[in-house]
This record gives sequence, C-alpha cells and structure tokens, in this order.
Amino acid sequence: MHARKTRQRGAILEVLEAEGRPLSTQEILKKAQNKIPNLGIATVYRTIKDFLDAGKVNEIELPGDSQRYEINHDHHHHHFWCRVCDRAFVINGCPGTLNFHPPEGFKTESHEVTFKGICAECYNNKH
Amino acid sequence: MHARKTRQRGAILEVLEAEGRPLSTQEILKKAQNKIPNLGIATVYRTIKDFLDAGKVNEIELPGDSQRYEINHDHHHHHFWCRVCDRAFVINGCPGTLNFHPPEGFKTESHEVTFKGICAECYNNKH
DNA sequence: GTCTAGATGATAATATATTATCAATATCTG
DNA sequence: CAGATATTGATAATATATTATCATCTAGAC
Repeated sequence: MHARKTRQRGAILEVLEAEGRPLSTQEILKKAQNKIPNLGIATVYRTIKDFLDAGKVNEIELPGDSQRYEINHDHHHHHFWCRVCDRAFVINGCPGTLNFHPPEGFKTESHEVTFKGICAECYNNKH
Repeated sequence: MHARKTRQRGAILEVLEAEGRPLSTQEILKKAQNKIPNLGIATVYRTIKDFLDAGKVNEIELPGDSQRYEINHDHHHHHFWCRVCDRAFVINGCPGTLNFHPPEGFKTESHEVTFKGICAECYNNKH
C-alpha cells in the first residue's frame, strides 16, 4: 500500500494547477489553507518532495531567493520575477538565440534566464 | 577618521582581483587565509559589505545558491556555474539577442543568465 | 612614540529554510 | 465496518548564512 490520496495532497496540487506559476512553499501553504484551514507547513514540504520525485512538479530556483515549485509541463521556459510583489511568472519560450558559448572545454548542460522587474499589476498599483 | 587601510581588507581585495571570478564568502576566507592565517569570517562579511557600499564589488546571485562577490568592472556579463567544483565563472557579453518580451504590461529592469554544467578542469578530472 | 577611534577575531545570537519526531487521524483493503 | 498503516499537524531539531557583541589590537594623526 503506497501513496494514499488525501485531501491535503489534492488541495496542494489544485493550488499549483490553478495558479499556473511557480509558488513558494509559503504561497502554497496560504492558498491551500483556503481549502484546508489547518494545513501544516510540514505537509507542504512532504507533498512537494513527493511530487518532485514523481515528476509532477519542477523546482525553480530564482537567483538569491528560496525555491519555487510549478507543475511540470515538459516545455522549456523561463521566468519573470516581480521585485514588488515577489511573485514569479512563467515566460514561455526561450528569449532570443542562446547561441553563446562558454570558454573552451566547458560543457553546458542547462541554462536559466530570469527577468526581473515589475509585473503589470504592481505597475498599475492594483496589487 | 574613516575606512582605515588594513592588511585584511587589502588581502580580500587582492584575492578578488587575482581570481577574476565571483567568490563565495567561504572561498574568499580560505584564499585570504593564505595571506593572513587567522583571518575571521566576520571580517570577510564586514569587508564585503563595505566594498559593496563603495561600489568596488558586485553581488552575484546564482539560482538556489548563496551569494558570490566579484570585482565591479561595469560591464554586462553572465555566469557559468560548475556543478562539480561549485565554482562560478564569468562569461563575457550577453548570449544571443535577449529580444524577448514578458507579458503585456510587465516592465523588465534586468535579466540574469546562468549556464550550468561542468567546467573544463572538472571535465578533465584535474580538479 | 603616543594616543584614540576604527578594525579585528572569536563566538554568541539571529534569521530562515527544511527536516525529524510522534501522537492522533484518516485512507484504503478486505 | 474494522484493522493496518500511511499521513497529518504541531513543534522540536537541524542546517546554514549572516549579524551582533565585546575585549583586544592596530592604523594613522599628531
């Protein structure tokens, strides 16, 4: 018997799907608590770890900030990080041609591009 | 009387200049201790903070890792991060044309590109 | 060389993120 | 429904990075 389906895990998955952008563990906790008021942070961490192992979610690392998690859709993309509301957003595709080569002998395995600035909501002071 | 010139600060600046790549506080400590054996980590943090305020060094944030510091040369560039030796390197210039636009209404202020992989030394097992 | 304030080193204290513990609870099988 | 066990929530414990404290030391003015 393994991996039971619980209200908590369902709620966390729903939150990630509904938002459609990378969320921090705290963001996940807050939003999932709308469905399950006394949800604990430990359950968020445990569930995210399970989802990661199962390949359901990806771990996003913003420069200098803690991890974010997003549903794994298997398509290459990058992120925008709003310095006002601290939310991360998905930017589909890859900006320009990353046909740039590191020094001789260096083997590049992946790359990350993070745009920083202000999102539309914050720019319009609605947030 | 302000900002005295000390052996410690000189050593830390020399290390940053000699390496020519972003260093973590621990890397700075270890390398500067070759010059000043009982240098303390607190002095590294204090000195780096002073250098940041003075604009002498830049703070580099790798996705998911702690800060690195490098001499400020005022030229746009990005970084390569070796997953084996954990060292960061400078990649001059900007890869490709970053003529990519975030969603309508988003204001981009800066961008960071981090290449991940294996550096030449580690690839050749010399490290 | 002397003096004084800034700097240092050792270490305690903070801050934060993540994991471990464990009794209570809830899921799933039969 | 009942029983076995995976899961949960509350919280303690870890891990790590950074900052504060303070007695001692030292750079630089005189």
